[in-house]
Amino acid sequence: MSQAAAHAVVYNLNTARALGGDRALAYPLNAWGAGLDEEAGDSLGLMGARMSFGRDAEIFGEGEAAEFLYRVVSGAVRTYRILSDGRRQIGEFHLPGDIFGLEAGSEHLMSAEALTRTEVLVYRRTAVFALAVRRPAVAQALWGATARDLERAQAHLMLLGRKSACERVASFLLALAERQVSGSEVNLPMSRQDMADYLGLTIETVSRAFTQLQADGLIALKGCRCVTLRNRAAFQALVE
Amino acid sequence: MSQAAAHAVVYNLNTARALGGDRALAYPLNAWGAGLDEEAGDSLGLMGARMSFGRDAEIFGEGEAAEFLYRVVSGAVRTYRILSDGRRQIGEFHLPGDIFGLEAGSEHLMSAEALTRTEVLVYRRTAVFALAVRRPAVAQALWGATARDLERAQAHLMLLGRKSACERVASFLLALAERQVSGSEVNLPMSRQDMADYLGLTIETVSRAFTQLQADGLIALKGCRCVTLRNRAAFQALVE
DNA sequence: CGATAATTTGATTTTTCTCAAGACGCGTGG
DNA sequence: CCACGCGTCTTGAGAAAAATCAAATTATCG
Repeated sequence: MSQAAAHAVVYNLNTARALGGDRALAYPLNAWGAGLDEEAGDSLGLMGARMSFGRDAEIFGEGEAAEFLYRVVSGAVRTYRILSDGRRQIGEFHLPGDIFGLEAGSEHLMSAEALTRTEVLVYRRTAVFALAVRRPAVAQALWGATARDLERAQAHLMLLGRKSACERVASFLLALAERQVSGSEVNLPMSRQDMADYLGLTIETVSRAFTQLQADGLIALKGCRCVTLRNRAAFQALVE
Repeated sequence: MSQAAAHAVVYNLNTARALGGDRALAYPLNAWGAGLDEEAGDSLGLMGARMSFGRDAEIFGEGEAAEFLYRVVSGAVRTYRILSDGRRQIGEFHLPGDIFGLEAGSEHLMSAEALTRTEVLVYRRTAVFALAVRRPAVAQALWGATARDLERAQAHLMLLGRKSACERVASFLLALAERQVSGSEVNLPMSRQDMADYLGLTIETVSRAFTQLQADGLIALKGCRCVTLRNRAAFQALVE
C-alpha cells in the first residue's frame, strides 16, 4: 500500500465509521468453534474503510508494519513471498469474505496483491485488538478468522507435500469450487503462473495437468479461466 | 488418546486444578501481537492436567472431537495426515512450550503422536473458551498461539513449494536450531522418515541431502540424530 | 484487425523416486 | 565384554516425474 493510501485509511478509521459499506458482506467473522455461519460481522462495532485496488496492485509488502486487517469484499487477493533468486511461493488466495493480513508479530511476513480489481474493507489492527479486550464477540471473531487461516494453510501443506502434479491441480480446483457459490462451474481469477506458484509447479506442468484432466474427462474448459468439474466422485478419489 | 485417558482428563479438569504442575513451564502463552516473552501463562487461571505418552503413542486422531488443547512440557510431537494410499504428510513438529490441537472446527483434522516419551499439559477446550470470554488475557493468549501456528505453517509452505531437497533439509535444520536453546548443535528428535514426511521427500533423498551438506562443509554429524551447523552464513544463503 | 501477452505443446535435461543392497548403531542376551 | 539381530540409515543404479528450453497456438485488449 502506498504511504498516502495508508494514511487515508488511518484517517478514515480514526474518524469513526466515516465510510460505512459493510452491508454487502457475504461471510461474517465467526464465533469460537464451529459456528461458521453466525452473523457476527455486524455485531463487531467496527466498520472498515473501503479501499479499492487495481489488477496486480500491492496491498501490503513483506516487512511492512502490520497495521491493518483486511476483508475481501469483491475480487481476489494473493499473498506470497519471493525467495532470493526470484522464485515466488503463493501462500493463499483470498476470496470475498476472507480475512487476511493477520500476523502474530508486528510485521507482515508476506506481501499481498490484488489478482483483479478488488475491493477490501480495512480495519486498524490496534482498534480491533483494543475492541477485542472489551468485547468477547470481537475476540472470538478474530480467533475464528485466524484458526480458519491456519486450517487453510494446513490443507495447502497436504497438497504440496506428497501429491503429483495432476493431484495438486485437481485438489486445487475442487477446493476452489467448494469456496465459490456456483455449482460445478469454477471461475479462475488467477493465471496459470499464479496457480503454478501456489502449487509448487511450473506453468508448463500446470498446463499439462489441465490437458490431462480434460483428456480423462474430469474437467471441461470454457476458455482457460473457466472450468467445469465433471465426475465429482473421481475428483474426490484423486484428491483424497 | 485412549478413552480411559481422555475421561481421566475430563475428570481432572472438571475438578478444578486437582493436578497442579504448571510450575515447570518454560514458555508461556503470549499476549496479542509480538509480546512473545510475556509471562502470561500463570495468569491464565487454568491449570492443565499433566499427561505422559510413550514413543509413537497417539495423542489424538484425525476425526476425533477436538475436546482439548495441549502444551508440550517435554519431548516432542508430530501432527500429520495420512492420504488414502498411505502417504503421510507431517504438518508440524511441536517442541516444549508449543501449543497444539487448536482447531477452527469441532474435529481434529490431523492426528498427533509423541515422537519420544513426551509430557503434555491438557486443557479442556470449552474451559479455555469460556474463560477467554471473561478474561481478555486468555483470549489474547489463545489468539497468539493460533497466530504463531499459522506463521509456522506458512513458513513450512515456503519450504515445500519451491525449494530443492538440499534447501529443504538445510532450512529445516536451521529452523530447528533456532527453536532449540542450544548453540549450533542440533538434536534431532525425529527419524529420517519423519523428516522426509515433513519435507515432502523420500527418506533416501533426505539422507542424500545430509551427505551433500556434510560434503559441502555446512554440517557435521555426531551420529545421525545430532547435527552441528557450521558456517551459519552459508546456511542463511541456502535457505533464503 | 493487429499486437502483445498468456497458454499449450514438444523435445530434452535435471531432479527426485523407486527398488535393491550394504553399513551402521543400538539393545539384548550370552 | 562381545556377538548377534533388528531396525535405521546410507549408498547405488535405473526409472519416473517434473523442470527447462523452445516454439506454436490461442486469448486479450486497444
